[in-house]
Amino acid sequence: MAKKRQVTLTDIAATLGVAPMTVSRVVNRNGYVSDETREKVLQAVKTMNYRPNGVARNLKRQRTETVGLVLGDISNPYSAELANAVRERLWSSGYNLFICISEHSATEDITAFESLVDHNVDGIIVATRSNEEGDEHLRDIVDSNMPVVVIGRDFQYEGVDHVAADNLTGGYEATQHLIDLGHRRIGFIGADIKNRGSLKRLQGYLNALKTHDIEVDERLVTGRKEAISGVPGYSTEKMGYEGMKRLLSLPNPPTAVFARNDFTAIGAMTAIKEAGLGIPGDIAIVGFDDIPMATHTSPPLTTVRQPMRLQGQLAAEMLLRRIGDEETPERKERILNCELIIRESTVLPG
Amino acid sequence: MAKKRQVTLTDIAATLGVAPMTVSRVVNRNGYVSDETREKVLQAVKTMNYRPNGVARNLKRQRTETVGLVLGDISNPYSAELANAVRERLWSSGYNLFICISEHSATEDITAFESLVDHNVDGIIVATRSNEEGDEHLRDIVDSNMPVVVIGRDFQYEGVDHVAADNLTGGYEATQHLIDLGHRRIGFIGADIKNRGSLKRLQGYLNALKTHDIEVDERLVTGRKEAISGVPGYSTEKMGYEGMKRLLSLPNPPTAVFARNDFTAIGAMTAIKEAGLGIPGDIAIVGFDDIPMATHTSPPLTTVRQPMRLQGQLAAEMLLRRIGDEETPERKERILNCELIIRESTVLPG
DNA sequence: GCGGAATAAGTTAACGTTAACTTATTAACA
DNA sequence: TGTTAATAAGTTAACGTTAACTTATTCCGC
Repeated sequence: MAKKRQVTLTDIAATLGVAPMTVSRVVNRNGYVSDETREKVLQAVKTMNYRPNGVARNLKRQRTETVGLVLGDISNPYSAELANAVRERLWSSGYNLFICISEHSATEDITAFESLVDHNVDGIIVATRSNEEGDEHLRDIVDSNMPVVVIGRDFQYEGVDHVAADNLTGGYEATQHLIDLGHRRIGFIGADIKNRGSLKRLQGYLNALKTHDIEVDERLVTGRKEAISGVPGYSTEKMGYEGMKRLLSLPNPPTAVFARNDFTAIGAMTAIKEAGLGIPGDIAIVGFDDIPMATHTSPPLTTVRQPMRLQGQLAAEMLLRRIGDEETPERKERILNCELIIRESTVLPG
Repeated sequence: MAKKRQVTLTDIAATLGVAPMTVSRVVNRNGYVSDETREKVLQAVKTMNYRPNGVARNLKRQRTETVGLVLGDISNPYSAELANAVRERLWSSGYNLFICISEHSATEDITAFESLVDHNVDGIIVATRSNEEGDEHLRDIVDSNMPVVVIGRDFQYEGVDHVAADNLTGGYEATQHLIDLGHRRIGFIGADIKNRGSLKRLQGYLNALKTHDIEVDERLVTGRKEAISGVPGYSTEKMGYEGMKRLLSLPNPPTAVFARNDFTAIGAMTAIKEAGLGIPGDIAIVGFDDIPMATHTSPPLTTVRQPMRLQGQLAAEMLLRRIGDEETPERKERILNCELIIRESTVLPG
């Protein structure tokens, strides 16, 4: 189970009859070493396959120049773009990024957090959905002085910065767009109506209906019920496909649908087509996120563009501020505007 | 820059007048501690916000129960599925997974490897494209006894297991399928023909043409040239869109196209439609990977299914074998079959 | 009552590295 | 010639934890 004992810096030093600090100076290109001694050390390093023990180094230095990012649904291109934005911003400041996945449960959240804390990362960015147990662990972690920033997670805690897209307004505007086009029977695919409290997009949809005195028909809201662990879960194209089929089987199907994200919308589109119906002629559809794929659907998808790169960049900057500051900075919150992108899934060209 | 000094186990012990080992026993639920002492320790742990220093612990224990996974193009759902398969298999054996991204360059490869090694992960799975500098670093890492498994990377080294999909046969069969349908002008989108040596799918395409005495028209092979660092790079839907437009502008455009992956194929489909052409009536198209989205395109995409989950699972198992074994096991290589999945982008229904 | 095992600690030293400091010598400049 | 700075090391001890071992007491079974 345990790895074979590795050659240590002290072994090299003993072999060459120099001090371990001399070997360290050569390896880290730090301080003064004569050319002759340097060559001898480098040769021994190569010959004896010495690799520095990063854990020992981290213990002594109390820094790792590594940041952790906890993601939920990595199959959604949203996650990829977020991760890349975070990574690029951190890289430019000399930090490495470790990504952990927490997809289904509070347990996965906690494991991811603990694992990163165990490795003494210099800070953590959390981009998974909120759940009570995970939040409690996050609070503990923050209380022990770990810099933390959350993205799109409904977690309010002094000392934790918060970046999110304005999902509430985004959901409202998506629904408003359909209402402006004359739709009154508007479905929502991707969540159970019970999740309105934690899903701002669903709440925005409901708000728009209410503003226009359109009665909410709960049968038009379809999605997976809460999982056992209390995490609402993520929405996939499969859910879109099945949810759309469910809506189409209603006695009075919707004429328009707002899907929780683009992935879900794309699945719904397939179900519409398989039923021999036209988009948007028979059913108009709006997604959310504006993933690259949204321009390649048939027809191209109307969607709400979420500023993924900006979220990632801001979160990284906020975290760097926390890492760099001796005092815990006051909490910052940025709610970023989304943008309705109208394409041909709701409006015919010309 | 340095984090505030954290409460240590020794601080707790001093405060309570017990030995540090006693605190350790309570925290780690190990050994014998009286109920009275346990309560006192737990109370102090909470009051003083003590968190174990994982780095110190890892240094002493020489194990982290963490594995690193280096991924290239995480925006491709292939990566998500691979990561999830790896994660699930490792989780069931008590290991955590840290994912690093290395997308564009050997430098990113090296940084990812070094960062993981620095944290003394128990092993590394590498799923990025091969490049000489990265390979050299990998060899060094392996020589210092780090267990390593590669996925889909053309890297042969004693002590490193290899899992891959049979891209050569997959590319051959995709092209064969188009030839069987009567196509003789078949394009390839996603890479420059110079990359044939490192891109098995491209080589398979060329092999199939050769088998059928179909002359290779280099103008029909289109994609990004090698990046500066020598890494061919990854293929996106954008490349598919632009590549298809390039092929359509030829005096004698292809009647069929094999795209390097599904993402690329989806982009090409958009270009075909924008040109007012039909799929497969005017141009047939085959992708590669069979990502979930492939069934939702319009028309559904013919593709070569890559066994992503099985690759991830096998790689994880191979790595666990290496981690668990005192001796370095002999090298294992598994090349997994792909499967041609015929949908409506090449063959009309009925 | 005796012996062995369990309980409940404490002690020792190690894990591998480096920040901070000390010592000695040499070179440069006024 | 004297002073200061640079060069080239070596020494000390710390980072925070735990594996392995020791010591003392109590409990249980024969």
